[in-house]
Amino acid sequence: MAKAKRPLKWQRDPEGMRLRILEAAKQEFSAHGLAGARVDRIAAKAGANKRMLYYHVGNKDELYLAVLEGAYDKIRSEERGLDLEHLDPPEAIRRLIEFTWNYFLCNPEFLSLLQTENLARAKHLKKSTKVKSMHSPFVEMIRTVVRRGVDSGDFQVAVDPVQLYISIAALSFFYLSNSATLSVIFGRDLLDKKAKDERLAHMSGLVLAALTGRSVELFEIAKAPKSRSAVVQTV
Amino acid sequence: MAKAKRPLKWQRDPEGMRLRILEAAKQEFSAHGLAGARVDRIAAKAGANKRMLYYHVGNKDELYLAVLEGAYDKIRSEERGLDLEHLDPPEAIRRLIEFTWNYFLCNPEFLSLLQTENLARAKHLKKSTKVKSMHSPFVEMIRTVVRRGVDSGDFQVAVDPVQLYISIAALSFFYLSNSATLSVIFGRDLLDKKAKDERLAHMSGLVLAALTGRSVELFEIAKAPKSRSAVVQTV
DNA sequence: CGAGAAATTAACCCGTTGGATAAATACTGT
DNA sequence: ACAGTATTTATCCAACGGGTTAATTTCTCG
Repeated sequence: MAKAKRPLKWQRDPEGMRLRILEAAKQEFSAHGLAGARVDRIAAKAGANKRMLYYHVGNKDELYLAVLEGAYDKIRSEERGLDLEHLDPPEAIRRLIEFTWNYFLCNPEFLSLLQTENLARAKHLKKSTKVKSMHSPFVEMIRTVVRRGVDSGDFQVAVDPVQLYISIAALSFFYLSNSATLSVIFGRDLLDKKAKDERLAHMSGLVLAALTGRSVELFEIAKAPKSRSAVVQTV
Repeated sequence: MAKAKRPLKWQRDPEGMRLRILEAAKQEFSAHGLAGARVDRIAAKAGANKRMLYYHVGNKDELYLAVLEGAYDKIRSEERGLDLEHLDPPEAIRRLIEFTWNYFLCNPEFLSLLQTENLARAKHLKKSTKVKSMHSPFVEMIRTVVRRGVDSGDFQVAVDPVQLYISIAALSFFYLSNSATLSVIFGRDLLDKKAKDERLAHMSGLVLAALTGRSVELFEIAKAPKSRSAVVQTV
């Protein structure tokens, strides 16, 4: 009822239409996966006639790929906006972890889309020259930061930047993308405020302790106030 | 052609039939997700008439839930078979990481099923009293091992066992479940032998370094031979 | 052996869904 | 103003896909 659409007279708006279609498609594909997504729902959500999808983007698969490319484009763009090279190495890594965590937290559709694409064994991504050319600036950033950290003595060990990049992503990604099943298994909500704060502290503590070798102060809840045994985390 | 099925005369085999159905369903759901799975394909793969699915298990959703419960049942069972409590703490953690890694590696359908279920926000799992009652023995195991490690001085810090459990799972899970897209992004096969060996070494090194504070020897490639700078990993 | 129950097959049903065709309407440049 | 093109709407449809109905075969046990 609130839908109120009176296409008695309509206007042209190709760019806007395309954007609305892609946004609606992102929602639909991330909520239902590729096979579960419904072309008609995308059209409805975009306030468009179904034909418009094919006219402006293409068939279901092409639409999906366009959404996926858009998602990678967005994260790469935000990654480039981050300047961590001038920070001291431990702080740079901490910021990197926080950025990753927050990005995933604020962009759950990105997680869903990646899950969906991996379920499809990256079948679509492989066809995208666009995405293949979008390299994350983080790998090189990590490489130089680790090198600096080792030189300065902050870090004990030179770790492969690709491995570290994957590990940092993994710690956030898995927690968030699997929060639904994990919450059921553990019988507690992993997404409430307290749990999320603890998770971020744990991840930062784990990675920084591994790199610096000085665990104790790092494993505390970030900026932990209160009277809490200095070493023991929420057991 | 090789399908050769002659149901001219057939035999009864309810238990066998049920097993074949569940196995075929596991394959289908993990390969295509819930929405992408085809009931007819499951029947065909099971060498059964479609009607049999409904007769022995139930509709598509019930079939899916049965598969999911079976998957959890299997991993819990293998987890219970592991006895790590008597090992010294660092070795226990290392073994735990190796078990997790190998289990995921050998049971890719489990990863896919979890991904699918999380895409559905654990909608089905929530309805399963069976799964909810299947607690992993690892959380308590980690709790006692960490306690022992702290007491013995092996570990620098008492970490929340749930967080550690999730982190260990995360490091393996993400790498494997997202290997398809990551391989495209990095332009190299993350699943070849060398890459997998390096990943396991990295994960063990990361977690044990964080816990013990002694990174150097732990970050080497496991049992690394050859002439390789002792500290630098595959940069 | 034979009747009733259990297991399996064969065939059909019907709403859904991705995609296509054709007609209508809104712009744009001349 | 108007011809031509770009954009949008209105309908249609054939294949698909989950689920069902009914008949058929096999087994069990008295």
